[in-house]
Amino acid sequence: MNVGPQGAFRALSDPTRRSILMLLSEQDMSIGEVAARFDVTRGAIQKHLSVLQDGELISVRTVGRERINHLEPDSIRAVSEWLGYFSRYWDQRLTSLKHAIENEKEEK
Amino acid sequence: MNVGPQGAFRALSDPTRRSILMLLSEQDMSIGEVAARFDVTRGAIQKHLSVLQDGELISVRTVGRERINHLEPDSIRAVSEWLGYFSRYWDQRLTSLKHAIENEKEEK
DNA sequence: TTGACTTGATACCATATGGTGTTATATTAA
DNA sequence: TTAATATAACACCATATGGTATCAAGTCAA
Repeated sequence: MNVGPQGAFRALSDPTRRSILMLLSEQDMSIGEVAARFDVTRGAIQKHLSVLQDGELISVRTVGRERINHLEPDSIRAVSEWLGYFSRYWDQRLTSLKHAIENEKEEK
Repeated sequence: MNVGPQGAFRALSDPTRRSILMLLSEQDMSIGEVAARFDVTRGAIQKHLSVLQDGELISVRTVGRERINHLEPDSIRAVSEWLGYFSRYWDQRLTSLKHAIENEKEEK
């Protein structure tokens, strides 16, 4: 059974990491720049960025002594597409709702 | 910053739990029925189902001595919609790809 | 009623995780 | 060269997590 991209799911499970992704969707940032926006230490942010990199949600390039983190939305999209597996269920629910409304009308 | 439905993200981070969700998308099942499809003990499955319930990805109803687990796709949909935050980025990438292809044509 | 079945609850274990602090290395600028 | 900066690499800690085993309790059927 295909249960989707594990690394990406794991990376997305932490709220700080999701917050980092939102930051990186605005602009590329060095580790220090990301860390400056959180209350935790740079070391902690460094670990989060490693997890995001493992899940291929970001890529990193070295510029001088800085490491620039860049959003890679492909894996996020893969997660989104995996979740689409359940979309048929949503449609089903909407259909049920539609029927319920129609039946209500008929009763009037 | 809104970082999405934490409980649902956490529940989705484990491959066994995602596998359980896929099973439940086919039909409602008791704890024992779910456990029979995995190599781990019923206790472990019970814990997974609790996490899924905490994340509101499933609902549970008691029928006699059995507890029937039922998929609740609303939270999954909430996750999907949160990921949609990044969809603009996908479009951007597709636009870049489109431009690249067009430039390639012009070079020919 | 009695025994089999399904689940709940608890205690316990090993490992993963998020976090800190320190030290070392590499790069930049004065 | 030297001092400041940015990051890497560890060691370490507390807690969370996934898993097991065991036992108690509710439920069903003979």
